[in-house]
Amino acid sequence: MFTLSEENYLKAIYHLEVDGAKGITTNAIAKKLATKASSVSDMIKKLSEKEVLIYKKYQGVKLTEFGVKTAANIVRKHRLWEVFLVDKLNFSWDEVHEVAEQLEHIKSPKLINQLDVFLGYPTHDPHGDPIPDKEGNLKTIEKSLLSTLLKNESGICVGVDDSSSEFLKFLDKKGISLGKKITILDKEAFDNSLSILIDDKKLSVSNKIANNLYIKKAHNG
Amino acid sequence: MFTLSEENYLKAIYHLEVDGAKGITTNAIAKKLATKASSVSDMIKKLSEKEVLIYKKYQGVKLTEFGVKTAANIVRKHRLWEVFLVDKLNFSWDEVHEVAEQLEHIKSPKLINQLDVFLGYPTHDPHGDPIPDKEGNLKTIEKSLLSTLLKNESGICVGVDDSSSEFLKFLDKKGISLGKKITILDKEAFDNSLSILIDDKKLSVSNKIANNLYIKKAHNG
DNA sequence: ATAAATTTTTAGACAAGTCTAAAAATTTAT
DNA sequence: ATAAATTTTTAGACTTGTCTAAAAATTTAT
Repeated sequence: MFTLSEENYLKAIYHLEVDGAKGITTNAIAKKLATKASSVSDMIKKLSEKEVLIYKKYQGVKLTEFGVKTAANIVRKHRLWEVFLVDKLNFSWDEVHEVAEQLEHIKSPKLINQLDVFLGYPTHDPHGDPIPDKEGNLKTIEKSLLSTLLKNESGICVGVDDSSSEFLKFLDKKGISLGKKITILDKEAFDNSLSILIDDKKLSVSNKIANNLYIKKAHNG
Repeated sequence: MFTLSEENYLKAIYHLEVDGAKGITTNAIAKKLATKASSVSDMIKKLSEKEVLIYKKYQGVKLTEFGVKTAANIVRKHRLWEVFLVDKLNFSWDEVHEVAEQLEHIKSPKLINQLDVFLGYPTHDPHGDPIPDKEGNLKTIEKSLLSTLLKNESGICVGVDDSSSEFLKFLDKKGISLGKKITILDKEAFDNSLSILIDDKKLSVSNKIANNLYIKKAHNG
């Protein structure tokens, strides 16, 4: 069994690994968790004793198989709860993270199992992030940043990179949401802004937006 | 804002008050929470400073208006979550308490508000206990212990006094559940056991059972 | 009214998790 | 290869909540 704090460390390390970070060092973890290196140092020792990770000094940590499974289960809970909040309790996608941060620590295998059933076995959370299955496996889908699409290409909006409340609210205001079809009408070389077609309306989006929106490319333009 | 521990003390004291305990003393609280008097002593000081209760030495504690409201809100959350688990996630009534003990501490006014809506504004939890409203008010219904009914009287099963898993499972086995109509066929003076009619079947129940089941009396026998 | 029993509080310790400041280890630069 | 910069760990402190054991306060009994 893991404490709240241990779970948060595990999750942070897991996210760093999934995001492909190379050296997951004491400092990197401290930064991710907005804590101090000395605190991380203590916790690494503890987690290492609990055999969820292996630490090589100055090299960084690596989750063991057990560690990955444990962390994935926390992420699974987090994302299932997010789906619940949006689908059943009418939360908007920018409101769910904070609450899910609390709910993810509830300990009851039956609860999460039944929640999964109740929600219809969702595979992705409201931000398009994949929900790990019971074994901790992630189903990754082919997705590209909007900014990488070429003129006249199109696809379906399937996720966000930045899921800050500010960005999500901004997308709401622009009428951009998951599942929407987006077609690149034009690319502006000067500032890398795009002219896109969404819901049969023309919209201009900045490069910053285009670098934070994931698209599943359509097989024809 | 209250810590997990503070919330548990508040809830325990609230339950003692609702159950009509006279002197809610250091020792009484310690017993309720299976902790030591010295720990309670410390916590009473803390809660007193936070103005959720008033303590008169050797007399016991009394929740302030603010304290009652705060505690009732925790109980409200607990019971709403229990309804959720039973109604939506197919938990049985003997499985919900432990999970609700965790869920009741989740902090999000919107969450509990929307949960209430989603569940259709339930007034009672799966054990028949009333769910405090947003202001902390309890709607108490007229109910009597089954043991107090007279021969030929009948009523609807509306709650349990003991909601231990063992008792609830036992009721399941006997086919007794909330909402069922029960008629007293006979009372045995020797051991105070009852012969009752439920679902058109005759059943014998011990005095111990009869002292733990609440009935809403029917206006005719 | 005083002794006995009980209840409550205090004092000091411990565990978890955090922090600051300093020391130690390692890496990078010259 | 040595110095400089960086990273990491250690040492000691603090907070929350708990405990045991002893002291103090209060109530009950005689």
